[in-house]
Amino acid sequence: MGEPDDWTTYLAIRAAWLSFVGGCTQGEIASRLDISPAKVHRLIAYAQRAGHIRFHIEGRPLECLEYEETFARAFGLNHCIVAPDLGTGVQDEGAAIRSVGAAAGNLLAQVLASSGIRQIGVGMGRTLKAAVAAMPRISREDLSIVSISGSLTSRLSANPYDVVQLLAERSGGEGYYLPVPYLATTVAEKEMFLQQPSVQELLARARRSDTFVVGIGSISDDGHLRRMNLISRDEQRALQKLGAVGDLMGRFIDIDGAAVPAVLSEQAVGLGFEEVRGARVLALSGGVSKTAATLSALRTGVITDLVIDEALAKSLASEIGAKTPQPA
Amino acid sequence: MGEPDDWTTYLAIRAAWLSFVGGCTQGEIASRLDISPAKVHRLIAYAQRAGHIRFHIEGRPLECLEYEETFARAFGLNHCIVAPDLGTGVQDEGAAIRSVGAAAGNLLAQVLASSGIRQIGVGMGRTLKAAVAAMPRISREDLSIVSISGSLTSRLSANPYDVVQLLAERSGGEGYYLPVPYLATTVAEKEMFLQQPSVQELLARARRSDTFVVGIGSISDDGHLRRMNLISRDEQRALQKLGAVGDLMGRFIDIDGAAVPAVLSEQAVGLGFEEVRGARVLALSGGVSKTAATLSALRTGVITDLVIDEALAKSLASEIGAKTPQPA
DNA sequence: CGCAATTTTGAATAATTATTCACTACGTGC
DNA sequence: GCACGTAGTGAATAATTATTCAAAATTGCG
Repeated sequence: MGEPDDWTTYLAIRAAWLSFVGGCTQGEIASRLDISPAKVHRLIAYAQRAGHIRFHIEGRPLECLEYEETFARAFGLNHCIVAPDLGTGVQDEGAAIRSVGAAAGNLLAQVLASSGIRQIGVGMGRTLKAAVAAMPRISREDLSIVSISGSLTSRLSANPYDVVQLLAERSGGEGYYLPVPYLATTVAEKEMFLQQPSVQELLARARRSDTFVVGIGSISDDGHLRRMNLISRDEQRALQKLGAVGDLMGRFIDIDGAAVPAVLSEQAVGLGFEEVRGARVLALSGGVSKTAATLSALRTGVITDLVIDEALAKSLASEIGAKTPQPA
Repeated sequence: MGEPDDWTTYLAIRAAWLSFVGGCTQGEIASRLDISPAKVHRLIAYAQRAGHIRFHIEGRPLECLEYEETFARAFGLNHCIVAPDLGTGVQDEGAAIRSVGAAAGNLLAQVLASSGIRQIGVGMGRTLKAAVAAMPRISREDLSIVSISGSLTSRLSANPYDVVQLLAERSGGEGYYLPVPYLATTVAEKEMFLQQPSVQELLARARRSDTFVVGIGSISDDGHLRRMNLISRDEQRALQKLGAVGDLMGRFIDIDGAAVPAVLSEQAVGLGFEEVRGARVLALSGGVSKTAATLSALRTGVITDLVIDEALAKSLASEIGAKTPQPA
């Protein structure tokens, strides 16, 4: 399937307007645009895939709102959003990310569109990427978007989940990308990176952000770190032995939110907790597999706003002994 | 059909998430929520009708963008949006309003969410109402929304197209409603209204707005003024005899954008052109029947931003002798 | 220029969504 | 307490949307 040309795209967008705003049937659109109904369907499907069409559902199910209340209180959060469960089966990781992405995307748009914010620092991860992808386009040409951590893999290949570029494109702002690994292979290597004037400059810039958006990672086999091979199997084991259950901004933390004394934490190239503490820190997390990691991240006290999915919320609630809403 | 209770609403919203964000079929949702497929459909239909689901299509067809360029140049506009034609038949008035509303709603949200704006002055009309209805909910508790004109009929009955209240509700801001007619029945009556301290206060407040949003009205039989019986058949004839083709903020203007010397213009209770000139003035207009009115309104020079529909754009373009894009 | 591989197309068909309709449950007035 | 009207329900059906498939068009390549 090749890239559609401009003409196809614009036809698709016209079809989308007729369908979604105009409420026409595909048959009506077909005769109006003088193409076959099958093509109309294909055009609309293309427009959806390409992200030209955006749904926003105002409000969330009651249970989600109850969880939000619970966590906002329990952890002193400014905002908490619990995105509805979309799971079609057991442990549907993709569904959690989609849901959190959709909810966080809208929050992000509101945060960025609102006055005052001039620069945002962003981390990395699938969920973050999904949120930015779900964010409506806004117009903030004066906004700076800065990496607060490295995001290359250890082999320095380009990271497919890079968020800065996409967010810059969506907001019209300027992106500043930190071209270093998430974790250096040694402390010495990290120091080497930090001595680069360009890296120093970017980190200095990152510290001046008004707001930060970060993902929460787990140390488990299905976590981002292992999947992308950012840490080895042995490193994972070692971290787990030290009690690490979560990864926040490249720092490894135990269930109480305390940093574990792992050398790997020293190898993170990017901002540390103390450099973001006090600012608005929006954290995203999706999937029950991140229960422990999310709990530990919340307990660090640096997170001020949280977006999670319903399944994770349920799991978290039972973990902290909060009552869970009766199921639908 | 009675008002659905909260439980129904929340079920509907959960169904909507599953359907639109989760991509589930109604059958899947039915078994998941343990209700019949028919009920799932009803829930989703309800959520749509109630405006809980919002579509946003990013971008517009090529022809629209070309028109936008043309008008932005021709009239020195800051922004111009041409909303795609959704007409299912000839002269589909409702379609034009829906399309302009959807496009303007998103623009409005962006304008209001952006920094700097503390107060917005709004006019009245169906198109304006549709735009606000299509606007996503934003959070601007510090925003003031003020009527810049009366919006009651001459018999002081409430206007069903009132915009202030809806916009206040959507934005979380505070609405200030001017409880006077759009047009007083005599100049003396207008003076009487203007002597009310509360009216003076509201108008003083209105003048302090950063931004104004107004509709453009025609003098024809199917125009808002006649439909709502804000002007009589005789008044309409008299205005037309004086060359009036449009109504902007209760002022009647000829095809060159000059105010016609009608006493009726003196009876408008609200801000005049000179009180908004220089500020950002966003005008909305939809339907080919408003061609002359829109052209005259643009020629007053007070409009800085325009949202119209494609059919009107085409008609306007041929009126001013601009080239029109080849049809799809 | 011709042939093969790939993509695109629209008719046919399958799947899904929307509507109808008969029926039930519930509240209301008598 | 009973008849009546109303609103809500799900099975059945109609309408629409999505997919399949064979044919046509286009592209790439010798």
